[in-house]
Amino acid sequence: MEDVLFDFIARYISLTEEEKKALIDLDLFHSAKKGAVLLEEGQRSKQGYFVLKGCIRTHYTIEGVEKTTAFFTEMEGLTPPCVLDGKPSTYAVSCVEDTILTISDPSMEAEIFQKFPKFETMCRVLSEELLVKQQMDFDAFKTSSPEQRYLDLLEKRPDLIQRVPQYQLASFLGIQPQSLSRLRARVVEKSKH
Amino acid sequence: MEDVLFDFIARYISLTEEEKKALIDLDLFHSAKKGAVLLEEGQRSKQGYFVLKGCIRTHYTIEGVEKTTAFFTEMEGLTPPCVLDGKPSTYAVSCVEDTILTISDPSMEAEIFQKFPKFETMCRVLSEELLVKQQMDFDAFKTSSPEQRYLDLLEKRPDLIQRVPQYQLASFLGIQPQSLSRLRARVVEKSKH
DNA sequence: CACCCTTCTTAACTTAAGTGAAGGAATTTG
DNA sequence: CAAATTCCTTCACTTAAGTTAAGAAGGGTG
Repeated sequence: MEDVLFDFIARYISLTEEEKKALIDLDLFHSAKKGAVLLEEGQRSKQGYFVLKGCIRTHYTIEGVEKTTAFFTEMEGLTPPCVLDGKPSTYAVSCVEDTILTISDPSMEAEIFQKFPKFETMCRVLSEELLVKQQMDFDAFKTSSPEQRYLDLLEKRPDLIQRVPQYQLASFLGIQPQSLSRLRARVVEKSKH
Repeated sequence: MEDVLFDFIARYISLTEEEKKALIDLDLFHSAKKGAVLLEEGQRSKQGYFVLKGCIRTHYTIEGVEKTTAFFTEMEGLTPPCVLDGKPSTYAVSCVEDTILTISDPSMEAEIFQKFPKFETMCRVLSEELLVKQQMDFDAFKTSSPEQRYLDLLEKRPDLIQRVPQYQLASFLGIQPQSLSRLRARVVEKSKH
């Protein structure tokens, strides 16, 4: 499983054996079962997650109803706000599938950045890229209808539609599960024509 | 105007006079008039922007209609996707007000990162913070109605509602200008009762 | 294999946003 | 200061999402 991470890192920087060993020694690798909760609402955690295989999601409980806002699959990472601001987490993180992931915290990052500065460069580049990507996703969300957002998802992340329950997809798309169900029926009807 | 930037940086790292001078020597500081276009749709620019005073926005032209998706005011920065991917820009950037800002490019960053590594640490921390903040904004957008989003904006960014035209605010909130107008009338009516 | 619980679909009704059009501020410009 | 343009509001109508409820389908467990 380590190799999956190292292959990903190799896209950005090249690692010596020494550096790989330092990473492995941090004991980053974990696995979790489908449904397992990695972070609960209200918890003050310092853990960041990076998915190697599987899928995790962030979800809120709003007026008693669960709302899923984001999914993270292979080679995607998440740092919850509580890691940076120290406040109780506003959302929960749990596994959509059996998942293998790395779990790290700021002290582990500080240690590795200090030993190998190029790691920090990689993390800067990564988070700049993510920021830009997310801004584009947000823009696309704002400028399109639920139906268009669903069609875009069908095209760009067909896997998500397969691996995630509809009611989680619905709130991810910013609508109610019933609306997603109706919307899909509408789309099928149109494509029949 | 330099001092505004240095005060901001001082929140993250402390600068020597030498470092301040290196920054000033990069010739970062610019001013632009209200309405000025900093980046046009389709352009391949390598410029990033950081607002010291004033306001800029990103906007798309979709089926002939302008859609504003984001505003950047004092101490907020924007790196357009084209800077990272080299493709023609999908959106335009222009000034909502007369604006003083820094304009930089990757080569300037590389130069300063090389001379003073702590700048890179600051940029990493900044973009990690921004990423987290934006994820929360996106989550809030997905989980609330246009009316709730407007009320949240009233509370968290009352200045934006003052300084930005309604039709730009509307698409920022993900709705049509007419809907924002109606929604505001509804809110006023409710608060009267 | 049968039961249970979760998830998905359908339907009828309500509410709010989209659309097209027109008129009224407000701001800019000659 | 008047004309022009841009921006905002209102209205009537259409379309789609929210809501409430009920039942069907699917998966997991004893």
